[in-house]
Amino acid sequence: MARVSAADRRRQLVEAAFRVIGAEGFAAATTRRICAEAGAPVAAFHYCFASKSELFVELTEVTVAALRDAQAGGVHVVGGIGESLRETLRQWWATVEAAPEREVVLTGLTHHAMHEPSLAGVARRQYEAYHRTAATTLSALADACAVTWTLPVEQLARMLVVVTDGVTIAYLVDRDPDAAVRTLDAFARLLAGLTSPS
Amino acid sequence: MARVSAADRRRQLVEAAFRVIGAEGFAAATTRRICAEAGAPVAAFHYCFASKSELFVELTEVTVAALRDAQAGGVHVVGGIGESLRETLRQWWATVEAAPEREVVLTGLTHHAMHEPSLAGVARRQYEAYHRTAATTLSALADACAVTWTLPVEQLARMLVVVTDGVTIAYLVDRDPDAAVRTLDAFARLLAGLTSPS
DNA sequence: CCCCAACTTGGACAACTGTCCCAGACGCTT
DNA sequence: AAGCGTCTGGGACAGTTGTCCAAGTTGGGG
Repeated sequence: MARVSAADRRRQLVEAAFRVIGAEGFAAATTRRICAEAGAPVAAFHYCFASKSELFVELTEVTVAALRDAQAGGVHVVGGIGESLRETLRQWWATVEAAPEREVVLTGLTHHAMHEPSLAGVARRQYEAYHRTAATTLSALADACAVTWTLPVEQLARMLVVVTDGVTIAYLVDRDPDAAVRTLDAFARLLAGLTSPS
Repeated sequence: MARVSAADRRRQLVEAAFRVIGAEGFAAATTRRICAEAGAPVAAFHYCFASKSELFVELTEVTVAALRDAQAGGVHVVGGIGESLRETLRQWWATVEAAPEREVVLTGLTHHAMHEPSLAGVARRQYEAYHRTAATTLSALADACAVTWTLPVEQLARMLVVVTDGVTIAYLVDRDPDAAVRTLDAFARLLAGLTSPS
């Protein structure tokens, strides 16, 4: 059989786990199921990972990183702060709608991380990363549109994450993309009201 | 041993499952673990439920109902729409902070329901209930404060649910109640801006 | 008083789980 | 050609899982 380096196998297994969880849920992510999805023998699993938890830690990091990169393009300046915010949010939304499994996986991982000591802190760091990214995006938008926020960026970042998270979950449940975009647009308008020209 | 009617046993098992999932996560909710928590022999499980899925269906319905009742007190009118909205949200928040496990359980159930055909529709109905409750609350608030919403209540209800959901998840991860209240207050002010005197 | 339906219970089952071992095959270095 | 670390893959392990039985016990209605 095709010989694969341990590093490549790790990557294959992580991607396979991602696919399995996205399609069949966290409970289906057994070592055997993951190996089958990756086309690897069962023993390859513990040749590459000390335990299943180790796989999950890496899965979380990789998924969060992928998500951050996906929205790294980030700021889209079009006219005023209102339009720019709306456009930026819509752009972000496009990445979610294009890969909802990613969010399904994160949902499962978050729940799992709350009770698995080996994953403690992973979820927290994941959300801190969200908040940092959101804060950066908001600052960049304000700069580009020559306005200042009338609330601390950290608080606004938190509000942004709350909205994106909420919209994502609602979409995962009812799969109504129009409602999602409508909600995002409305919030963009609201948040844009929290600026003053500088 | 104390003889218990099948109906009571069902209730005991559902409550036990709730406690187990809230404290140890969805993965820990095995039939044996649930029965142990309920102080019932393993065989009692399948005397009361045809399968584990049936238990989960009932758990979801009971949990959603409990949540709806908890926030049924609902509307708190104090001064203008802004203050009333804020107070109502804070009141809701108190119920979440008092019983975060309920939200942990719902998180797990939602993820599970996405992939279990026997639970398909349960999550959707759960969210529809949220939206209805939110719409009712918003209408009542507007009435009490003699204002009208400048957007359709359905859309506002969706926004409310998005916010409450997002705040809840953020809290479950970082357990920062101050940040949660601050975020809620900010959103209350924003939403209050979407009214005009009637 | 007795009997039948409702309830209890320990044990068993086959399937599945995470993890591990070990003999073998590969391919790079010397 | 020979050696050696890297990778393969089948099989096995002990434990856990959901589910089910068949034999028991109970208490209220005839």
